[in-house]
Amino acid sequence: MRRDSRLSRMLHVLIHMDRHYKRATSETISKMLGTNAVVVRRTMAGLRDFGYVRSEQGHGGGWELARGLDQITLLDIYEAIGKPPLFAIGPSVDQPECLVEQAVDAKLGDALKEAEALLLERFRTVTIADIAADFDRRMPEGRCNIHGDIHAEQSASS
Amino acid sequence: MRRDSRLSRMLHVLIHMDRHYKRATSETISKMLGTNAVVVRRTMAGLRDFGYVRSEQGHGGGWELARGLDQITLLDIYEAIGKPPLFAIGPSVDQPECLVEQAVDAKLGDALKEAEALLLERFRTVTIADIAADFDRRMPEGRCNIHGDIHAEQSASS
DNA sequence: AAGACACGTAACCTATCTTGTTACAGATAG
DNA sequence: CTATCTGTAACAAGATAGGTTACGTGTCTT
Repeated sequence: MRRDSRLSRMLHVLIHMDRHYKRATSETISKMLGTNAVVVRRTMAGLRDFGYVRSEQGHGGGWELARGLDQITLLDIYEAIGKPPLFAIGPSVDQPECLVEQAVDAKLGDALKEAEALLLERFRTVTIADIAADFDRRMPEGRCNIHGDIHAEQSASS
Repeated sequence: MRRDSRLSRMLHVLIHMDRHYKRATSETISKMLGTNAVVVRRTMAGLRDFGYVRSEQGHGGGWELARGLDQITLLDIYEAIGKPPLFAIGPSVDQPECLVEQAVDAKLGDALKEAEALLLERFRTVTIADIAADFDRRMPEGRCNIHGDIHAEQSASS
C-alpha cells in the first residue's frame, strides 16, 4: 500500500459503469476493483460532490454516471479525489533557514513544478472517453463481456 | 516522514562541503541536515560508490568531495541515492487482468512517463554548481558565513 | 408499519515506507 | 593501545493509503 491508486481505480470503474451497468452498488464496484465497499463509497463521494456520478440510497439504490465519459477529464477526477500529492520526492523541511537549502529547494521545486504542469496538462486534455476508445482499439473483436467474467471471478474468490 | 528528501539533502550537503569544509565527519553533516550520523553514512554511501565523494575511516577521517560541483548533475545524485520512485500516484495492481484497467493504466502511464522524462531531463542539465550560483545571486553581499552560524545553532540546540 | 437494502461516516486496524536510533565491528592516526 | 572515524545490521518511530467493523439514515417492497 504505497502509491495512491485512487485515480486509476476511479477511471476504471467509470468506464465499466458506462459500459456494463446502468446502476451499480458499492458492493458490486468493490468486487470489480478488488477492494471494500466502504473504500468505494469513500472515494466515490468526491466524484459525487463534483457532479460526475449520482448516488441513491435505500432499496434499489447505488451509483450511476451523471454525465458522459467525454465530459469528464482525468484532471476532473484527480481534483475530485482531493488532488493528492503527485510526487514522492521533495525537500525535508518546508521553510528552511539555511540559504543554501533554500536555493536547493528552489531549483528542485522549479523542475518539479514543470513536470507537474506537464502532467496536469495531459490530465486536462484526456477524457475518460478517450481511454475507453483506447480499450476498443485493444479489443477490436468486441469481446467486452470478458470483463464481466473477470470481475465475477474476483467476486467469487473473495 | 513521507516524501523522500534524500536528493534535496545530498545537494544541500555537497554545496556546504564545497564551500565550508575540506573534510567533514558524518556527525558534523548530520547536525547540518538536522538528522543522524547513521542516516548520513547510509545516504552518502551511494554517492561514494558512484565516485562523487570519498570517505576515510579512522581518526581524522570523514567525507570529502571527489570532484567539482560543476561535474555533478542532479541526475547523478538522483541515481546515486538509488533512483527512488518519483511519483506518489499509480495503478493499484501491476499486471491487471481486466482489459479496461490495462487501458487506464497505459494512458495514465503515458502521462507519467512524459512527466518523468521532463523531470529527469531537467535533472540531467542542472549541475550542483548551478544551484550554488543561484545561491550566490540570492546572497550578493557575500554573507556566506551565515550558514556556519545557522548550522552551529542547530548543532547546539540538538 | 416492518424489514430488507444501500449509502454515509466515524473509528480503528494493518501494511508499507522513510527516517531515526542503538549497537557493534573494522580501520586509522597519535 | 586508545580515541576517533566509517560501515552495517537490526530495530523503533512516524506517516499514509487502504481495509474493516459498526452503526446511522434514507428508501423501496410487502
